[in-house]
Amino acid sequence: MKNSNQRNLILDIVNNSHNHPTADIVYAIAKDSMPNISLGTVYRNLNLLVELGQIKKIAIYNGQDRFDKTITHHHHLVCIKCGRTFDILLEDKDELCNVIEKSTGHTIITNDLVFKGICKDCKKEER
Amino acid sequence: MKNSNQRNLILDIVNNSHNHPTADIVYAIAKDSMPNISLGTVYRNLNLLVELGQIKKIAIYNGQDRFDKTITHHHHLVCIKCGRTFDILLEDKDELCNVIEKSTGHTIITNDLVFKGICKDCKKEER
DNA sequence: GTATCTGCAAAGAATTTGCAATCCT
DNA sequence: AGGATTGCAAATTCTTTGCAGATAC
Repeated sequence: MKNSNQRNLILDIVNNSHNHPTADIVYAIAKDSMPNISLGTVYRNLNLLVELGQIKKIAIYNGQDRFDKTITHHHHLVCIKCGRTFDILLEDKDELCNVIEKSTGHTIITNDLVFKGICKDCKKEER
Repeated sequence: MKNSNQRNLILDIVNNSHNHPTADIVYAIAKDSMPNISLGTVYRNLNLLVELGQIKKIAIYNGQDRFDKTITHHHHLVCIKCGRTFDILLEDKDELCNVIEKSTGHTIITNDLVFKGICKDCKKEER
């Protein structure tokens, strides 16, 4: 694989974002420092980086895909009020998988789970 | 809300399917008994039925939405070999939610989880 | 040099929507 | 009658892809 400024920039943007940007958010940020970059290139490289295991793709219910710099095992919670995506780290992952595998006979390969709920901040505002 | 043959048919199709049909599968089946029905009507009614709480919508990673007659709490497993979607019933739902709510401070509203894996049948064939 | 990568624009896939005609009640 | 619902087609939204030119090695 050849080096490419576009790909380096895209990886940088995902790695430096503390939320979970969509492809067009990455595109908007990328254009700041590289005005001629195209959306197609952003998609191509995001997918390439996912294949290379350098970032993760998250499928959100009823929405665009999001990209995540954290590649270690974790889940997500999408706030139905503000729409933000939060990381969820679970200790008992293996236990949960084991329970399911035993009761169903299927084998679980990945379980990047997406929960829906109301985040801490939005709960504060409700009062 | 007015009665509509199209909506009755669509609900029937979802209720009588033992897998989790996509909108265009429902459309294909519906055309058998109602050849003039349109895909737009299928989408409109599926979404309406979801809003009414009579069926559920499942968002599959990298795929079309699927619709499910089972509205009680349960999860899904998508087999990466055959592509079928299986129901997963978990006893310890509340425990899992409680763990997450305590450790994060968020409130979980729904957690219709989608696992990826290899189903029982495909595992057999691998041998 | 040449294979990879890019920008562009067009194509694709899934879903939604505007509108005039039709159907319930 | 009159509002809800439909079929149709066009529009949207998100993502992928073909291709000719640019870039990295």
